[in-house]
Amino acid sequence: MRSRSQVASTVASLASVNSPCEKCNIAEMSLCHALSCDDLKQLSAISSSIEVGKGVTIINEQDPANYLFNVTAGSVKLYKLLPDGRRQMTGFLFPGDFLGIAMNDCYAYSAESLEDTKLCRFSRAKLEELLKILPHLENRLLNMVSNELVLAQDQMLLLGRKTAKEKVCSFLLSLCKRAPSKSDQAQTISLPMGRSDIGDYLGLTTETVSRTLTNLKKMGIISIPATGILEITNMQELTDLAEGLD
Amino acid sequence: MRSRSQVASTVASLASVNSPCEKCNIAEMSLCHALSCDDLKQLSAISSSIEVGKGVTIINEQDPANYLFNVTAGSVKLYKLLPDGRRQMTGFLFPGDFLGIAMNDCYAYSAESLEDTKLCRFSRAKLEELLKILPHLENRLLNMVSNELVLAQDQMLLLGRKTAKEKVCSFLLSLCKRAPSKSDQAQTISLPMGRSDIGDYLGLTTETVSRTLTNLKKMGIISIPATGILEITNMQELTDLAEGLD
DNA sequence: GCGTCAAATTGACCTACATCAAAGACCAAC
DNA sequence: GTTGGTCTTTGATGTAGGTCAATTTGACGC
Repeated sequence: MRSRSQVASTVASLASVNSPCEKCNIAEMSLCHALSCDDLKQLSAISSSIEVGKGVTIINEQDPANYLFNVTAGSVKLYKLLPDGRRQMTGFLFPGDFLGIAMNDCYAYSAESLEDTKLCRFSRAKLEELLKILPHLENRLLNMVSNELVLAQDQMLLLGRKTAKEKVCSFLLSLCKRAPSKSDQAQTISLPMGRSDIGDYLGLTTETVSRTLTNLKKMGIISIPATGILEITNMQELTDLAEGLD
Repeated sequence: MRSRSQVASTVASLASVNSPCEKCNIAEMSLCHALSCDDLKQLSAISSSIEVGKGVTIINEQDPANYLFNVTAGSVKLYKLLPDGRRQMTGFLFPGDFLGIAMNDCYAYSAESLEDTKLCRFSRAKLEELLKILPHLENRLLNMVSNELVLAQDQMLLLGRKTAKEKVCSFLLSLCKRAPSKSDQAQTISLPMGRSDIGDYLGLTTETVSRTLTNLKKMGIISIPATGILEITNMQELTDLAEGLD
């Protein structure tokens, strides 16, 4: 129940270049998936590529939702704030993920980059025009949003009913599934976010996250070879702990 | 952190009758919204009407997701369970709301009626066929799912960062906005769910919900004229409490 | 009206996690 | 490699809300 302050540069005018979707290396996991070559050209025409450094605000909750974004490299955190500064992370995004969901034409959350990040930006108005003539695209979007909804419901279960240890274990497992591992081992995950970001994602404090991680280290379930890198050394035990099977 | 047991009859084979969408009185708020008369006939052809009593399981988490439903009367609770029985409500549904979201072709949550309830049932396979030829329908579905996602993110903020009092006040406000009031006064809301349902929705225990409600009564912010009916007597104060503005 | 049973309320006590505070560890700049 | 700042870890203590248990209230059938 503490108030937080977060200093970060805001994107007044994001540097943007037109870059053809054809060159995009993550098309198979993003919005563009399942589009024909011709369709892709049309999508390409209304998109531009954006690069930001670490800690840059990409969108602000309540601002008019003029753009949608697709993460193509790096990572992003999404969050909502209460008037007194309490913060809830609503998600971490990695290449292929999508952001810009709106309510009443305003963004429903703020977004900030966690590291050097590339995004593909679409004008909402133009994308909606395009949706009318590309049914595949609308279907793709529906699938992506439905998936996000299912994940959001999993997160409700976590926030409402899991213990601190279960929360942290579940979080590590979800990263393991979704995040791109920088090593080739599936058990090594990159943690581009800080402890307090993790706390605000799990409904815990920084201190509790830290204590829980050292606990898991002592139990031999994880190890942290370097800052920002975490290795899972006992996947079975981690999975059991995440569901309270102990 | 308690284990729960819930006894309720399961729908082995739901009674269903074909009923034309033309007669449906909630079309303007449901899936069918924004469909032309012709389109409506096509949707009607793949839907059937279902009536259930109180406490009937409509869908089970993990079952194959063969159907989608639209609530046309009554109310429904959605929930997920942990292996040890801990439960998290993911939503309460009222006429116009939609259920049946799936992950890997299985339902992502269980659903149970809170009172006598009518639903409109669609075969998923047939609906997907129809989506291909009715772009309006897919657009409608996308809007509905996007809205649900925004609400889910609000609920994350509630579960992760609000106090018990803020949770209960936020809950009452959201019901006030969404639920059909049986009286004509906007401040009178119907509470078809029990205290433990509310607790499982807010990440609290039955006892804490009860205590918080009596607290609000003593503060003169609400009154409970009859079981299942709640009246908001100080809307401004309730709104402030919901956001922690005190 | 009366008995039964489930749900809601209230009270006493406890604990998981928050809060407060003080070291360490990391890292970027010079 | 020293310095300043931020982030993480660790420890000591506090508390919101959970747990356990006992009434009370309400709904329904007879």
